[in-house]
Amino acid sequence: MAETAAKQEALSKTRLRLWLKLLKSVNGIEAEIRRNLRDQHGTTLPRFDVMSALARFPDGLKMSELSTFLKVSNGNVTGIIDKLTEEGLALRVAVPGDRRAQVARLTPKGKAAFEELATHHETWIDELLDGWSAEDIAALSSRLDLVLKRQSQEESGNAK
Amino acid sequence: MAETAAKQEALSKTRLRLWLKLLKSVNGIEAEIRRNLRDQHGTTLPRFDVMSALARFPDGLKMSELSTFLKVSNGNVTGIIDKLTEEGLALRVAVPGDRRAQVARLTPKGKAAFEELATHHETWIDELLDGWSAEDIAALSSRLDLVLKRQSQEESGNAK
DNA sequence: GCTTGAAATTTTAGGCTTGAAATAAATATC
DNA sequence: GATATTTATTTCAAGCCTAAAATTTCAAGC
Repeated sequence: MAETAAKQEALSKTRLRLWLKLLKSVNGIEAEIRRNLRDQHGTTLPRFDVMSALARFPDGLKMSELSTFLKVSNGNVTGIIDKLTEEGLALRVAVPGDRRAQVARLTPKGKAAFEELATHHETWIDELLDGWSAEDIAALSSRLDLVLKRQSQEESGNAK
Repeated sequence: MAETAAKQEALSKTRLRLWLKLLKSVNGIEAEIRRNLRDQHGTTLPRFDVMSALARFPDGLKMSELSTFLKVSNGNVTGIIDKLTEEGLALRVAVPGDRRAQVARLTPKGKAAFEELATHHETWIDELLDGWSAEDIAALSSRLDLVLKRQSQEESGNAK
């Protein structure tokens, strides 16, 4: 029936409006986190992301594993680890048996710095999502799983 | 009671996990849109955003209005409008009575190009949010309003 | 043991973005 | 009406990011 097409059309517009709102919200939250990291801790979001990944893997991650995990380019990770290394927060460790590879790890100082950042980060998010109940979160989370599932399918589809 | 604090703590962790998932989802969608714009239309998201803003205001927007609206720096807008102008998609119009200001507008060619992009863009979003019902959207939308409200409050708070 | 292709990483060139400085014009104050 | 402040925009320097090229090492096949 004709109504079906009209409803689809309306739903499509509704989805578009939601996407724009979602983007605006997420960008706003991200901007505040970047501001907080810069103003309160003298660091940046990319560096926090790298430290966060390394904190999850105490044995370290190869440079390529790190870039895959964070979905950024290899060259990007090189530069960030360079900076963190200069500041004594991370270091590169040779991989026994493969002289091509190196594993990036947090130093104890880096680990401590990350713990400090992570605590504040969690607080910021908690405040920014003030008013979101466990039920709200569960509902959105399951919708996002749909999006993520589609994305992972696409990835495997794009793989050669 | 002690349980309350524990619950708050758990909720905070749950919110953090949601944020990470949300960020991953949104970044994934945005990455796909950038890919589509580049591969299928030879353009970029920032340019699409500018064209989109100009399409909404047929009488044009001052450069500073544009940067405020899009929440990017003045210099950034200058560069993007420069490029769009070179390609005949936008133009600068002098503002009568104020020789400092200029209004950026889409050319007819720019307007047509945007309509074409916008149609595809809506389709991409519709596919990416496949499975989201009107009810899902309404629920999330009202939660996002909380976030946006907080953000707009903060802005006015930061204003001198 | 050579050769070839694959893998891990770094380097490089170029685009995007920002914040700050520079420029130019309008407005307010005395 | 001269001076100072504010407003609008552009220019500039630096950082971040990517994709592609270059480098080094490994592994397989002959």
